[in-house]
Amino acid sequence: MNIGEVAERAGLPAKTIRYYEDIGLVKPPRDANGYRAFRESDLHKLAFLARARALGFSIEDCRVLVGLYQDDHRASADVKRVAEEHLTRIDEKIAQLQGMRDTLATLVNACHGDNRPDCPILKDLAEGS
Amino acid sequence: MNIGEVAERAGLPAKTIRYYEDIGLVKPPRDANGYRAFRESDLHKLAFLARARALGFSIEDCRVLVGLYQDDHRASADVKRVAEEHLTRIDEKIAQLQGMRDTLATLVNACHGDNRPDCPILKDLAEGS
DNA sequence: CTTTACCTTCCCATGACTGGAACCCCCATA
DNA sequence: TATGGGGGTTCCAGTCATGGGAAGGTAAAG
Repeated sequence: MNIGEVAERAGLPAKTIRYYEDIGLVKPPRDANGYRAFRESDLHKLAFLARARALGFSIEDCRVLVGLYQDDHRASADVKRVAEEHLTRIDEKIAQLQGMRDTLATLVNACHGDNRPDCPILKDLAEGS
Repeated sequence: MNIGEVAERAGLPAKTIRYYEDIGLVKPPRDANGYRAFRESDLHKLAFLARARALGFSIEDCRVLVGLYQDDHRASADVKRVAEEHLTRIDEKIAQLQGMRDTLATLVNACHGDNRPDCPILKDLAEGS
């Protein structure tokens, strides 16, 4: 399989796949012409990576998860720990964004949005709450 | 005022303030010794920037907001539009994270987290939902 | 044979900083 | 007067996970 087909099937840009090879996440062999020759197992791993990335796991998390996936003697606790830590980080991020959102929504609501200069949004930014 | 004091009072790292000067957000004059000599107005602007950044506005948004702030003839509608667009982006981000969070929470819940290898998290990543 | 589509490597850019090296400047103390 | 410490300065490189694009080799189609 060439990179184009793999990109299509794994749902990842070819650029990204090359990058994943660069950082050692996949190691496809090469054809005589220098083209990457992906095996089914490479495709499978890339699809795994695509899903993990879609859940927001960092590349380093992905590296760990792939390692665990390929380790028949893994403990599911190890997987769970990685996922829980990531979940915590996501929750923190959501809380932070929610805080911004609330403040911003209040300010936007308070702003007339007409052609006069008075603006509670700028007022808040200038003076602090 | 030297950069250290401004950093303290604006709540921004000195490095960040130098960066803001680099990209033209502030233009403090210099003392004879080459030190930046911040005026009250610079401090004020940096505090404004700190608050805008804390609300998640991009640097380019900040540039626009500062411009509007300094324009006595601004229309509050222009400010409101910038804020509304940012609000929309935040909402999208929150929705995306919330989606990840829900999937991840379900998977974490389903995982025993013991020393056996069976793991619904890895199963999901490997096979897709 | 030529076009077109694909593949290769390589380098640069993103956003918003952060870290560190190498150096200058000012004040206080031994 | 030397020295030490705590400012300040510039410049370069790195972060994260790609994306863009150039320059060139290769394969498939007409």
